[in-house]
Amino acid sequence: MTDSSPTSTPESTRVYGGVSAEQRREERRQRLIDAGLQLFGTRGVAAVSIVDICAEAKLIKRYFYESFTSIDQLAAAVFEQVTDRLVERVVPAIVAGGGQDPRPALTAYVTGALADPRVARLLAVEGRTGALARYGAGFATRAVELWFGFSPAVEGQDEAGLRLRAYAFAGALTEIVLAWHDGVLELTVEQVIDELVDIFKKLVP
Amino acid sequence: MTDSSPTSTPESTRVYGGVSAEQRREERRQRLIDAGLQLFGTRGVAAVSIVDICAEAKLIKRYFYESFTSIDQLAAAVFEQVTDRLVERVVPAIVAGGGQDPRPALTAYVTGALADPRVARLLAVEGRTGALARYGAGFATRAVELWFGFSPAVEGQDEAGLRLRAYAFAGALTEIVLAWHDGVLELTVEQVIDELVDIFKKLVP
DNA sequence: ACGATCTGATACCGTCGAGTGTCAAATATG
DNA sequence: CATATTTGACACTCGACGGTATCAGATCGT
Repeated sequence: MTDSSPTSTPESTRVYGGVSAEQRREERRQRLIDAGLQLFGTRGVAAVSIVDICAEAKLIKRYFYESFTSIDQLAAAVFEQVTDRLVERVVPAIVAGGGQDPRPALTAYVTGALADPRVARLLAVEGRTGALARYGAGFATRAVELWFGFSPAVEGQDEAGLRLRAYAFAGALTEIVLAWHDGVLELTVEQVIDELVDIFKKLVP
Repeated sequence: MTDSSPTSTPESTRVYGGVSAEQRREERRQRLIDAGLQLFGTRGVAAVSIVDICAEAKLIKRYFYESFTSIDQLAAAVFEQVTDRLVERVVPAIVAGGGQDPRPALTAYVTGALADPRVARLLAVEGRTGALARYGAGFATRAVELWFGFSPAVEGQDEAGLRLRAYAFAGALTEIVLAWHDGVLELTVEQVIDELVDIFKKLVP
């Protein structure tokens, strides 16, 4: 049975253009994710088609289906990558704060999310709609729960009330970032962070 | 020129089924808006077609175009009606609070928005996407600005900081309402309102 | 150089929704 | 009753998109 390869897909196993098959597939996948961030973060997930993604990524449809099966799956991958990168920045900052000082974490989050309006929109708005809704009520909520996971457990305290405060702060954080990008807040990043630190301390005593 | 009516649209001017032409058109329009609230508030605006609306409203397509020209226009009408009704409830409550006590206004808002999850989703999530985005960054923001319009002007104070606090509270309010509907907050309406009053007083000193 | 395979452009088909038109039944008017 | 209008059910065209296939040119392995 030397002829173990029937007339099926070539499977992509050869070096091409100097890069391996695996690398090429990964690069294409990343270009699709980049295109997704660009289009999802500006037009919104619902207003983007597979053809749009391919045009933005300068790839043909075949390579979309090479890595994803639907727009929603791509959106999930984009969301996941964006959140992962943010977590990579925020977690060390939380550790730096030692579960006491919220400033490092808030600085990391704000500079990470404020820097790119596409990321902000993806996290705050698109994260609640369609197939992304399964990822939980926005990223800010997860970030706050992350914080609570690192902060010392408060014994016997008002659990439900504490949880409500967490959601409150998450919502405040999200709304402020969106307002900032809308240009209605005439404050520097430092001033915004100062206010956030103050709000955090007031909300989570 | 007695023959002033060419072979155009019948224009609907006759009594039918006991109701006037004007009333019939208004009833159909309202049924479309009701269908819009139901479908937009559950599936989201982007996932609803004109055919869906007509099926839900039990009307044929002709009558959709009688009152609206696109899904987005219907969504705007639904959004407008929902916000108008909420304003009708909240404004008297603000007046009742005399610009000092936020409790009446918060009670009116929460019972008005918490009562119907479709309204909550429409205001908090759908209000930021697609054609609804032009209505401003969610209804909560407008509600807070409404509050500030009624509250006594604070002379020479940190305008930008105050504005940031308003957005912060609006975001907190929105997030809490959404979390409530998701069932993750095991609190009574009264407890939620108590917390909101407390948060408001802390955020807007 | 030659065959295998990788890539890009394009064509093709089926489906779905927007928007318009047709026709018969129901109802009002004279 | 006879005619005009209103209404509902349905058919139709057109374009966009999802998904698949075809084909020529580029690149690699031998």
